[in-house]
Amino acid sequence: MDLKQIAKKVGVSTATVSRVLNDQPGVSAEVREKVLKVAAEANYRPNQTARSLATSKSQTIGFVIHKEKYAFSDDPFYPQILSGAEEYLSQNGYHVLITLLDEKDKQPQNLPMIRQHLVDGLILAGPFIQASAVMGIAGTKIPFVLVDNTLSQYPVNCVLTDDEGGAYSGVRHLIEKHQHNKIAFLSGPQEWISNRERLRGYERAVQEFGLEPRVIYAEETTITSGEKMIMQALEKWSDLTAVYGVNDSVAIGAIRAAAKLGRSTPHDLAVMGFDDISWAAANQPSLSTVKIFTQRMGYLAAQCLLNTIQQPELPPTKTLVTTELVIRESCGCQESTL
Amino acid sequence: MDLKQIAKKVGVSTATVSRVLNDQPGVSAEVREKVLKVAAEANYRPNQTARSLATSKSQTIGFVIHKEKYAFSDDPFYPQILSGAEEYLSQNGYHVLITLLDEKDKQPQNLPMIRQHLVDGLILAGPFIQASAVMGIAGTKIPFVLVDNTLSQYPVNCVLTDDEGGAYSGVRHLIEKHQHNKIAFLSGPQEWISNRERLRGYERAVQEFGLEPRVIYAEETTITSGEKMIMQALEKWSDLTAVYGVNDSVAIGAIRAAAKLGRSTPHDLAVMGFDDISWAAANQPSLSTVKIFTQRMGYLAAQCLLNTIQQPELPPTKTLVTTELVIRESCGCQESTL
DNA sequence: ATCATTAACGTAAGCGATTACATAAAAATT
DNA sequence: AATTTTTATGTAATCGCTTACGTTAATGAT
Repeated sequence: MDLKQIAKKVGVSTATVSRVLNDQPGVSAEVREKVLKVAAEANYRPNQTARSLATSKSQTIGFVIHKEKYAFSDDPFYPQILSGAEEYLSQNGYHVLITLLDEKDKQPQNLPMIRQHLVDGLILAGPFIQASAVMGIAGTKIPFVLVDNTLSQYPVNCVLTDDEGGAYSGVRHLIEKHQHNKIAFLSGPQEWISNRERLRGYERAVQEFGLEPRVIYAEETTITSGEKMIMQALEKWSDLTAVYGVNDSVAIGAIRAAAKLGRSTPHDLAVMGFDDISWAAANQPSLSTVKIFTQRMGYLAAQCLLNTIQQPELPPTKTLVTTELVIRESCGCQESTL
Repeated sequence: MDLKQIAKKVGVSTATVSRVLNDQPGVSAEVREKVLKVAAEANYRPNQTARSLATSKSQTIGFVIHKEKYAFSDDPFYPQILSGAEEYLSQNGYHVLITLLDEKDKQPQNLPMIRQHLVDGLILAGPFIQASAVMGIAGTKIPFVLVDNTLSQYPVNCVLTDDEGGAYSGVRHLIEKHQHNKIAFLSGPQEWISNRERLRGYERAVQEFGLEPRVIYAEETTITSGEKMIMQALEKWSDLTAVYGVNDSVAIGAIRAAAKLGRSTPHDLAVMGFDDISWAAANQPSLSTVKIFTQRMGYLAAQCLLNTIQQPELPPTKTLVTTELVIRESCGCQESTL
């Protein structure tokens, strides 16, 4: 059932039917009503492909994400971002086309979905997309927004977690609420903005209270890496009473390794993490951490993208999503249930 | 840059260019080469939208999945299925359009992506899609394949894990390798096929070795639910020496609650799970389990779907993906590293 | 009453490909 | 050499919609 058949049934031209269906002026109330009625009876839905061809708008957004990080992490971070984005987009009549980037896909600006004019805009999720690739996409003039990533040289639409503020509030909690003054920070790869920002938040808190900064670096942010880092930290600073992990996995690793060394959490060593992955609550002791609103990030990214599609003249926006302190056992606030 | 411009540049008709680009016969070698050269120089890519309109084929597959299960589970099961599917599809020139189903989306056959003729086929992932909804989609005549789900009344394309065989081999391992003969099964909601099949596998193993079946039921398959079930089980059967969890979360919960009751794993209680989620290896003690090849399931589903799109006359296929026994500490095979 | 506006439609030309059909030239057959 | 078959290519319709422009009738202004 197509436009032409609806038009014939009503006894008007396809142009008129099209106007009605697109809520455009220039159609009398009676005709409008009649068209609507016939279309509803026929259960008619316009063919989006034909529409796209005619308007050069696909009503589709491309979601690009690194395959490994998306599917093989124990934290559904990117799936949740996708979920939030999909929610806003589908509510606004858009579809979502997904592309998972391999290591070998070095040139996202050549992605089939872009070259084939299949998308009106792009959501690029994760800090794994190189700046040069982002610039390449910017060069195609297709609207886009970065999630959990940004460009330092150049203003772009981006949605980020307030990592700095989150880490600051977590460290501050350890200082103010629990009177810790020997707090180490177990860090991660510095090329990812989140890790850098969290470190900055730690440094600000430590500096504000006149404490000595104690930072351990690593190339990974896994449980194993957390175990290694806490062992280094305790060797270096035997008087350590608290530790802040750059993410929950690191913090959980720290708790474990410390326990093996005879330091139990929270009694001998207070620990806090970042992210609030589902295992933070399940860990023993449960992990105090800083919660990220992942789904909301995706939602806001989608919103930002549709805004710039509708009003391309607007300057790029940088959105910071605030975090939330989640207090459990590992910082010492609650007694262990064990 | 479109077909017409390429045609003009080469000095042939658009029909000829189209033939060359679609590898169709009826073009001389010289002309073919020339067209290819000009197209390459112009960095030309056909407009998929126009192609779709002309051929009624979108080269796009819809991936439908329940939002909650997809994004808010601690196990990236469905993201990995999507990843596997995307891999096969993108390798074969297809795009992936994703729709996350809400509780309220009761009628997937009315999804915009279907009604707007945006997809050539559908991958429906998860047992959360009701049989009636699947029948509704079957009624639209659009090719589809179910993943981690099937229909009992009606043959359909589906890809499933060999849950029965996996559970059987796990239980058998407990019996043969560790001489357990009092093994409980901590189950889950029976409306999901995986849970039913795993229970069947347990029952087959138990029956084969002449043991008494001991099954606990629950409405959830979480850590908490595992904790509750093991407590019920130990109360009911105080001589229990081993327990099989319907999935890893349940198994981990069982280990924890048993520990609190003074039964340590694997010494006092051997435990095995199913799935091999990332926390199975990280758990203390590490969890012996049955590994599912999620990504492969997605890959095979995509393959199955493209097969039926290309040869619609073929009868539906049911694909069982085998599992793999992953032996760690919790069954008693390895000494605890603690 | 006459002329200028405006509103309500229709006509038809796109959008960028594919493809059935026509045609001309080349190759094969007799 | 004439005829048939095959091959290479072009012409033009088509996919289902949007939209610039043209037309007619109704409304308003003078």
